[in-house]
Amino acid sequence: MDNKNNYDHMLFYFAYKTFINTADDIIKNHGMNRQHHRFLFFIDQMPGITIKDLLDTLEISKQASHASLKKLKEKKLIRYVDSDNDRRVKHLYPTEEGSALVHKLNQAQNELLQQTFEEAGTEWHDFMEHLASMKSGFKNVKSIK
Amino acid sequence: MDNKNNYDHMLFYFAYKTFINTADDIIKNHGMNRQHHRFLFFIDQMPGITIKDLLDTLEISKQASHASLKKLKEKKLIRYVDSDNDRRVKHLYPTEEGSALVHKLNQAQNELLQQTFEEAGTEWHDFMEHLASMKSGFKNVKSIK
DNA sequence: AATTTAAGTCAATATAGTTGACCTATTAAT
DNA sequence: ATTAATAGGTCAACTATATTGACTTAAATT
Repeated sequence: MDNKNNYDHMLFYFAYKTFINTADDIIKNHGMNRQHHRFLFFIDQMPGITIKDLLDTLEISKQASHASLKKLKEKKLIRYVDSDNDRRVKHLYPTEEGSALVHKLNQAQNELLQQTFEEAGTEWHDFMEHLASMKSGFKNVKSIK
Repeated sequence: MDNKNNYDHMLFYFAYKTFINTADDIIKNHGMNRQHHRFLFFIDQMPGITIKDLLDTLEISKQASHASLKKLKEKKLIRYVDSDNDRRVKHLYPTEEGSALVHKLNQAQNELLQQTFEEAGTEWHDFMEHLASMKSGFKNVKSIK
């Protein structure tokens, strides 16, 4: 059972890789990177979130976010709205274009997860193994199950 | 249901973060990093794997692995064994110390997964949500479920 | 009035990778 | 027998995604 758990480690590793790479490829084709997607995703899901709360949520530093948020703003994919009650605070919203883009970017991941549910069911092991199997490196690993 | 799938994105993001950070903290205390753990983990799981197969499995370049493998060898956590049939090839094995270390490193992750199974069951959503909830940022996200 | 908070920005550093180039040794192909 | 390809090792330059520290401005809190 110790060995079974170690297999779970690899399921997690490869399944997550499948999941994340599915978006990476598409993001790249749209001239953006994983971080832009992540910010845009969270801002779209939590419209009106403050910069501080976004950084707390993602557990990254202000400095690490700076360039990407600036670029998203310049590309008019997000907009900053000053808070009424606290004028230090800025709320982040996706623009129409930003929302459209992130929905397009999410679609491949949505389809991946939906298809996995349909083909592998909702049991954690089955679900993760199905995702992991899409990574070529995983074939080397199956034997040790 | 589009929204439900977007919630899954975040489950995956935060659950994986919980999983990986659980090991990171301990690795750091042992003077190693995530990459060392990963190499040591795979070599321990697939003793005798060649360098090429290891790199193919992890989908990284020879150059990216170089420093870490060298350090693992120098620290006597892994050893290189020349192949009998093909003298170009080297097989990687964990040493006793290497195996002991990686088992110790894995233990926290094993316990995390085991406890999650016990407390949340084997349904993908429940399992992942349980893991994700351990990240403080996730509380901001729950409301949009 | 002093302190704290939110946000913006600069610089230096770390890490985890990438590609390209070049080398040795060995094996496989023609 | 010569040429190709493969496995491995190493150097250099580069990219990205982060970090911490320091400093600024403006506004809110104590």
